[in-house]
Amino acid sequence: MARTAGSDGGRTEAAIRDAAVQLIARHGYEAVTMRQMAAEVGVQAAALYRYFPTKEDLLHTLMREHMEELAATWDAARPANDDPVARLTSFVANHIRFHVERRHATHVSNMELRSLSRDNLTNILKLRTTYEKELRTILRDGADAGLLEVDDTGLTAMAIIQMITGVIVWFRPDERLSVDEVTATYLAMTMRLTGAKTNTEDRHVRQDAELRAR
Amino acid sequence: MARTAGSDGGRTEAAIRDAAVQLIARHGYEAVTMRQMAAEVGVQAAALYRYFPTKEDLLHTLMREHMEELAATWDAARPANDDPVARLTSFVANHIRFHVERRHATHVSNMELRSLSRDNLTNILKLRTTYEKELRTILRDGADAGLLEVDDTGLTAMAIIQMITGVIVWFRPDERLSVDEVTATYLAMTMRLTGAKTNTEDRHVRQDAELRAR
DNA sequence: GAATTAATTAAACGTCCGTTTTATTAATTG
DNA sequence: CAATTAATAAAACGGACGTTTAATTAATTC
Repeated sequence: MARTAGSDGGRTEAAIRDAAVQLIARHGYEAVTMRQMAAEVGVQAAALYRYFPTKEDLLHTLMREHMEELAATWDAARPANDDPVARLTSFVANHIRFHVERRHATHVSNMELRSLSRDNLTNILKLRTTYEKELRTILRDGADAGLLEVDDTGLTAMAIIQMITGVIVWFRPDERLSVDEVTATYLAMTMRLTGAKTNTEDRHVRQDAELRAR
Repeated sequence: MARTAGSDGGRTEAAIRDAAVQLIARHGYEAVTMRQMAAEVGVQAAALYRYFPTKEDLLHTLMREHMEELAATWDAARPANDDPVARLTSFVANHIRFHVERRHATHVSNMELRSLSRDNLTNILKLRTTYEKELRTILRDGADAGLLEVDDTGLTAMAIIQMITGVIVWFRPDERLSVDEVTATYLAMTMRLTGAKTNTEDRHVRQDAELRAR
């Protein structure tokens, strides 16, 4: 056997990425074999090497593109408005929606860092740090303007990111709550956590506008 | 070669546990081999089978004991006082201290669930759920007494747990902040997040007492 | 329609894995 | 000090792993 009827490089590569994300998210990178991923796609393991030079390179590609998409989504969602509270609202809403829509890819990006080589790890961490810096800047601006109560910008940023990323651990799209309901609750918690100075009605108006814009 | 001079079962078993926690936390369960762990202890791989019947059983033992210790620590720290805000304070302070002191074991317990068999997984999840229920009860009692503002008990509990467990991701004991300083900041964030009804001075008094008691 | 390029299979390579078996020595017991 | 038990080493087992090589067929190009 050799090239199969109807085979197409583009489609095969996309299928490999999908299979890899699903399998690695469920079983972990080290536990998943090239043969398993190939079987999911419906090809032999050797065929994967036409698209990715090594197993680790496949992992690194998945993580890099996930982080680049996250940055791009935030760039597109970032409000023209420079009010720190509005920016914080947009950041949290965008973050939750992005991660809930990509539960499996997020799991891979968060759990498999230790399987990367030094260079690949540095690469991914740089993207992550750049993204997290956005939140720190918002918190610092808000604190400077007297609109937020933030004891320690770095700690608060980490606390918020862990809180809102953690949604993917328990959230299932087909259960009790919708993404918008979850986002609203987490926004309320974030605003209280940061002591955001804005009356309740204003905040609700802004949140609703934020959610409708998506 | 055979039994070595000065060999002792108790010491060897403890050394295996330590080596396993360190190596699995750093490289992941699937990536660590029985031979690596044995080398860290200074024995051959076959010697591990005198203490643990399989690799997975070793993992499960580490996780089970970690969860049992967590429950025991909370039982000991639980305040006689039934004020929900005081209980929340104790819960957060105990949780952070416990996890910071056991960074590696916590990493193992949080990251390697997917490597467990059905039965072992069920076992660990039961322990985890029981522990998390403690926090939900505190939040519900606080909300019922009008002392906390909690929109959704389940969501708030998950948010708080992810926030305070996330400390181990970035905290390094030899850096800028002490455990007590980090705990104080996270307690302040928790109190704001739950809209705890208590004036600042009272809260500080209680937090200080909490910290001094450890 | 021949030549070229793209996509894939089949088979193999050397290595490492979790685990078992067997033998051997150290420590303890009576 | 003989008998027993505890703790280990050494070697092997079958299987799976990531990856490479070579051959083969489908699609495209000229």
